[in-house]
Amino acid sequence: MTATRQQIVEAADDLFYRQGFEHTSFADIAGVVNISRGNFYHHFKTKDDILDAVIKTRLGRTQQMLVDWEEEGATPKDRIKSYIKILLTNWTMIKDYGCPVGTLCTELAKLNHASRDEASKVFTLFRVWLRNQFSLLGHTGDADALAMQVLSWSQGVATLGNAFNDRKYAKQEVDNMCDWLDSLPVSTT
Amino acid sequence: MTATRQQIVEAADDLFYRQGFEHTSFADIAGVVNISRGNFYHHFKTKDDILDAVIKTRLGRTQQMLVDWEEEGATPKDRIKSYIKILLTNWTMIKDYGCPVGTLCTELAKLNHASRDEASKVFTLFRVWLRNQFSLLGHTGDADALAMQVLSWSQGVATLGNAFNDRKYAKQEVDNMCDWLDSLPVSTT
DNA sequence: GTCTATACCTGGATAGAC
DNA sequence: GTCTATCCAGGTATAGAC
Repeated sequence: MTATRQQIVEAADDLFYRQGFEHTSFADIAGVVNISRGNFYHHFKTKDDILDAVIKTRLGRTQQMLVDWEEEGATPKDRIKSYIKILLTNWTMIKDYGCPVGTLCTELAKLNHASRDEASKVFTLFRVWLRNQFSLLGHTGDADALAMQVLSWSQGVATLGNAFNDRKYAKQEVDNMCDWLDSLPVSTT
Repeated sequence: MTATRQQIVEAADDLFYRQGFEHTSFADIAGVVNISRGNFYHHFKTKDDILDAVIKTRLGRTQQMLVDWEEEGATPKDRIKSYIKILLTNWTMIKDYGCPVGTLCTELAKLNHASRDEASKVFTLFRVWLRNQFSLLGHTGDADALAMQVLSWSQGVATLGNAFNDRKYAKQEVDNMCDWLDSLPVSTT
């Protein structure tokens, strides 16, 4: 992986999030990286190839973040709260551009894009990780359902917080989610 | 409003939902309505004007749907369930294209489009209507918070149900929402 | 590995005949 | 009110010099 190639992926990663995949042109990316448009094709055959590279880095970055949370959080509930709180940590971006995972998935769904399933794997990373945390809390039977509940709750807050540009609401919902989590029964077998 | 103009709006409404606003071209709409591209400009000055007309019809249609639910549902809880159940009623569309309201809002947010706020008014219609239903249940203080909770919950289920193409999950969450609603305290003063 | 030049297409939008 | 013809900007992608 050359430095230029990496710069392209980083710029595309950011622009695909803020502007959307289709709305982002080679000229946009070239403007950030300071290369000519023709130079892209030495590194990537098509725009779709750039998208695949972006999704790959997002998968890797997410995986690393989950590992970090695993090390930082003393208890499973602490770790799950690390996830919940990204709504506020990344609020300045979310209020303008929504959730990076959800918005890419819905865009690719409408485009009926070949990488649609690949993009949803970021959700799967969170889902499996959350499921593990709930399993550690003793929720062996409903761990996956709880994981999906946390995922969808935060996703909904991201979408509506974005639509209404309402940080207070987002803050309130984060508190509600944490309270809900704290009140969950824990079996320490 | 001429018949042609109405046909354009109807076709655009459908295509903006299924393909996204920006991805839909005049040629796409013209193909459905069977008119020439040049003919658009007799009815609309710009593509943005078509979007505004589409949003207007969606606002009107939503308003009408809420009136219908008001008449059909015997109790506020029944009416709120009418809202919750559209996730399953429209599932065949949602699994492929997501929630029409949420996906348009996030797309326009990324485009930083002038009609962004106008699009989010569809959410507001649901919000105010749900708030009224919860008020009727005696939840005077937290009616709006409850309305937002129902909105975000369903929105999250739409996004994740779409990403994973999982109807069983959507069905399960609809049941959960209905159970949650049934267990809500009601004060009949 | 990076550039310029360019091909080729599709997008929204306009002009003017009918 | 609808059409054809056309403009022009911008998109992806290619060719080939350096």
